Amino acid sequence: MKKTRKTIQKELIFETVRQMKNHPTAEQLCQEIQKRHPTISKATVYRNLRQLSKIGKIKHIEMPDSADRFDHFTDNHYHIKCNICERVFDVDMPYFDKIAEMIKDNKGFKIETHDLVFKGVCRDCKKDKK
Amino acid sequence: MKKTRKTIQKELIFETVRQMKNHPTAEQLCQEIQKRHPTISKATVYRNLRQLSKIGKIKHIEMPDSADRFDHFTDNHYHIKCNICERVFDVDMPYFDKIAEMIKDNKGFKIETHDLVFKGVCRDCKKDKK
DNA sequence: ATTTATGCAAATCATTTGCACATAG
DNA sequence: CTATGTGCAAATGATTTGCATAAAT
Repeated sequence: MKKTRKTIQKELIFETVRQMKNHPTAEQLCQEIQKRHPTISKATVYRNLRQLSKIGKIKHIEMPDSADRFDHFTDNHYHIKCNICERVFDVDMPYFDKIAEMIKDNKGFKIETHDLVFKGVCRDCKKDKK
Repeated sequence: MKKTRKTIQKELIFETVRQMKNHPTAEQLCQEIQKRHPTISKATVYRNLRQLSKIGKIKHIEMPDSADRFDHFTDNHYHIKCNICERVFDVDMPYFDKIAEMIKDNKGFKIETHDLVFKGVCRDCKKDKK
């Protein structure tokens, strides 16, 4: 297994994920980082996000219908996305280990992970509608 | 609201979703339909799949990391995808209405839907590994 | 006759990859 | 020195869209 190196880019990407607590997309992270380090490329951002989530330093949130998000908070938890403003929020639902156990019969399937994303309308957007 | 028309393409697409019970992708459906109706275009398939799922005649399964799937079975249910062979199966988990209720505090969020996809290794692929 | 649908190609969006060059170990 | 990382642009994969034409009501 190849070993990973410490680079300015990687440090910056990790730090930016820690600072942006709004579940940013790769694109949003890239734009934010480019304010301080204008030459960083999208490819580098994607590559490092992948690597950082593989080693568990950040969390990769796979969104079903839009760009994936990244999270500084790496404990198991779920998310809810507002269909109007597209923002993603954490959800207080401490049943991560319970969910897979709810399956009645998994036909010999070895379950490794599960992705659960809620969707709806956030409080702010409910207000705006009126 | 505009009204929808009956076309040979739409009928074929709906019928093919009913017949292919393996949660096909739009691409797979398109290829299958082209055996009988070679001139059908991918765009027509996508457009009709969208329309048919909007009116509830088929189910659109949004996959987090790969092409979406389509399902003839429209009742609320969940899916599990094998990371090896990429096949998608139904999961016996009759708690659809329970899941959203498990959220402790949704901060004024109006939950409309939720997507839950399990991932792992299916029985066949477990066997093949040995 | 009017409006929705089709087929094609081009566009879009998110992400990945090839490659030459740079740099960390 | 050598393997990993970077930046760029091009490639990929899934899906959508513009447009002229066709078909349904």
